[in-house]
Amino acid sequence: MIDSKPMLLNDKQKALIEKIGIYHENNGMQPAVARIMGLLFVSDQPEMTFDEISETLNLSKSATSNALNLLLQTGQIEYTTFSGERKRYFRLKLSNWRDGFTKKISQMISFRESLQEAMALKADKDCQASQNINELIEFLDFLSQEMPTLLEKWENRKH
Amino acid sequence: MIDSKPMLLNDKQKALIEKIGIYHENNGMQPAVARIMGLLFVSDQPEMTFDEISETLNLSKSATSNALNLLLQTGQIEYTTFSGERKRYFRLKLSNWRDGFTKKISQMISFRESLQEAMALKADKDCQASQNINELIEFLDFLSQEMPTLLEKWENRKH
DNA sequence: AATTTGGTTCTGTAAATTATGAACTAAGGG
DNA sequence: CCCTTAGTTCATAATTTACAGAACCAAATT
Repeated sequence: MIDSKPMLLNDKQKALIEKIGIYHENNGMQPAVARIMGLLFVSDQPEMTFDEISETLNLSKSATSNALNLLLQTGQIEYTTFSGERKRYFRLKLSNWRDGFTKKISQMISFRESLQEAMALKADKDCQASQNINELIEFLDFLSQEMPTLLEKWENRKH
Repeated sequence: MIDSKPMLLNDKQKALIEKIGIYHENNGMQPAVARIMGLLFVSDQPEMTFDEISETLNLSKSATSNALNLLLQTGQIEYTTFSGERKRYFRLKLSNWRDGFTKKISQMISFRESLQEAMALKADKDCQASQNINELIEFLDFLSQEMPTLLEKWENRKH
């Protein structure tokens, strides 16, 4: 693993990796993990090996290992191998983006239960504050009803 | 400000404040800020003063001050005052939840631009990887098209 | 004019996060 | 059997975050 070659990136590509990286950081990823996402989005090689990633981003092997395993676990990347080689070739698993969207929405909808609990504990269930919470609950109900329909519409429209 | 009375909370209320707090932490808020959100959701007083919040959550004045100002800035809470009093009475600004939802979605859609940039830099615009990115772009376009309609539908259904 | 109220701002620091480097392992090749 | 490859794991170093505490300030009160 000595001296494998990093991918050559021009300045625009580097800047875009950072931009996409920051986006993913803001969505809860740690920096190195987010940069790997950025790299895989920008890279002209759709698949990259452990070393290529590590060298291109100047990440230590341990950071690379942890980051890749985390991305594998959360289903954001996947890999193939080629017969006779031990190397893994990592690539984005973009199908998972829509799954991720769905998960994000349903996590949001799960907040509904906390709100319901809050309502149950309220002394005054008719005050303005309570009514506001109830309206929020209704909004979340609305979303959980409409989201499947929306995604279905997308699937139908795809072709 | 010596010895103002904290709000009395039972165990269920305390637990729920933590639960709602953790939800907000997962959405990027820092712990103290998230607990304040929890408290305001659970509290039987729909409005609470600086001290009440600080004492009830055992937060220092600086933490309380920073947290409240952050929540004010991001539009998640608001306050009223009463004539003759300098105290501010803080409450949730729940109208902002749907605004927040909209913002979250549009931030997601803004990722579309990064993807477009990525496509522009690609050497091979027809490979599978590029096609996957294009499909994601189309999905985000679909969302940005459908979201306003969806929210409109909600507004109409409200009464 | 001194004190109290209702905060804000400024360090300092404990704790959590994030990444590094070195040691280790397991599989395959010579 | 030793070496290389392709990583993983562990201890620890370096940041970063989040909060407390003290000093401070402006408006109202005594």
